[in-house]
Amino acid sequence: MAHRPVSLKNTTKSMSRIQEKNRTRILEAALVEFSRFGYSGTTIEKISSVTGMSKSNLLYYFSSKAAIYEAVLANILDIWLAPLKGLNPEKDPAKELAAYIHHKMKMSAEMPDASRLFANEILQGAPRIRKVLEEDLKALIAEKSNVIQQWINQEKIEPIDPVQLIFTIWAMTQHYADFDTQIRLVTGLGLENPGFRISAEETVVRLVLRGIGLQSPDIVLETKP
Amino acid sequence: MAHRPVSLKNTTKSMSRIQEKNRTRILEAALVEFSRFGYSGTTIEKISSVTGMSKSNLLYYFSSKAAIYEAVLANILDIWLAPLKGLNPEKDPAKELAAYIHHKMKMSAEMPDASRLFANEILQGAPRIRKVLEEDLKALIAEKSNVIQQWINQEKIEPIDPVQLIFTIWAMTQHYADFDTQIRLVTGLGLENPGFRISAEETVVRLVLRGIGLQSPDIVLETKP
DNA sequence: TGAAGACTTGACCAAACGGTCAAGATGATA
DNA sequence: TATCATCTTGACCGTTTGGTCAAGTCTTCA
Repeated sequence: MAHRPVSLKNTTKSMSRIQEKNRTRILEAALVEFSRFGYSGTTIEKISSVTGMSKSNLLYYFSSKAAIYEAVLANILDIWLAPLKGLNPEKDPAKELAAYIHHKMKMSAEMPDASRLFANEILQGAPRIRKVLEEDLKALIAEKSNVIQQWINQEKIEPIDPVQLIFTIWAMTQHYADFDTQIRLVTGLGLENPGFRISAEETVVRLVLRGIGLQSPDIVLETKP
Repeated sequence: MAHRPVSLKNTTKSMSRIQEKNRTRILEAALVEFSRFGYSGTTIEKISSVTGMSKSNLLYYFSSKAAIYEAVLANILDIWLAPLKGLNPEKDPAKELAAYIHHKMKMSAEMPDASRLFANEILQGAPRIRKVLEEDLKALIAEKSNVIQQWINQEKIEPIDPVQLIFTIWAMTQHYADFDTQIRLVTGLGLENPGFRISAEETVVRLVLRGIGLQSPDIVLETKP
């Protein structure tokens, strides 16, 4: 299979109501399938049966299986990289990092499929998003490493390798989505459980902030109005 | 495909020299393929071509693709769970945890394929190792959580949820193997680089030990005689 | 050395899968 | 309601893939 690169552009031409509805239904179903079974383990037959439409109809909306996969991937990529962009050098490091971790944990809790799809793609050598990682992500990390380095220079936090710090935060937060099965088999709980989620987030925030010589603020879980 | 459970037993009946040699060659090649492309993305044709033997011959040694996969998985499972077993409640927490992290990082550096295969299996819902995780792993974690809890009770370390602590250590150490592609695309480096490896291990040890109120000991990389 | 068992292979098969196509059903619009 | 574009489908096709089988080659050992 050819590995056409994925860009972040969302070519949203004018679509009919039906087209828009069906495309999103397909992409939603595809995300679930791809994230669980990987690219090869997913059949377009299965995706179409989940959406309730025929295989032929699905291929009316997307020209190929690869096209669906790439559309799903492009859809989640910018969402996935967004949280890090928010890191603000002007504000308090403890609050900024805690907020970042909170954001990532929220994504692991609410979009575990997206996290798993991303993990799957990376595990396989990132054949489709290589370019994006190499350019956009690399630049983003360089920029945010700089933010952390500024905090170090201003002696707001203790010296640490900023890149390693970012990687460890990713590792811990995404682990709760990607290894959800293992965690659930061992503890019987997952992030959908408020107590477990608080405990998990507290642990991550604590390790990170203590690691750079700061104190953990109290954690506040989202409260819906 | 049927998901027959995998046990840890290694049914090593008496095998001829040829049989032993070929079986291990197959398992080695299969690990590389499965870890990179997943179960569905791997073909027995490809495995056999890597080993240099015919597909038919491969099926002489293993009755099916699933049998190969299960054999590979069973082979790495006990190796994978071994490090945690070493955690000794009698010894110094800082040294024990640092040694544990060192062991896990070493495995990520030297057996990234095994780590990725394991990650792949969990991502897909652990259909084959569900039983092992549910029983052996659960018991192991319960036991080692107890060790950590003892340290807390003896006020050798600060209070923390022991299970969360274990998960975060796994998350960080395995991340360097599973997300090696991403790390390499962004930094140009991987764990095979001594400087990067030291920096990574230092960061993980630091976050963990500081997180429970301890100081990091100096890290010593393995030196070969 | 020769026979029995272990090993190896190419030809072959059936099922699964991605994708095409022509024809029919449905919706929008005047 | 008539017309045209959009949408939907089942039948079909070629390829890939896991697995079988009969026949041949190589090892081992009495």
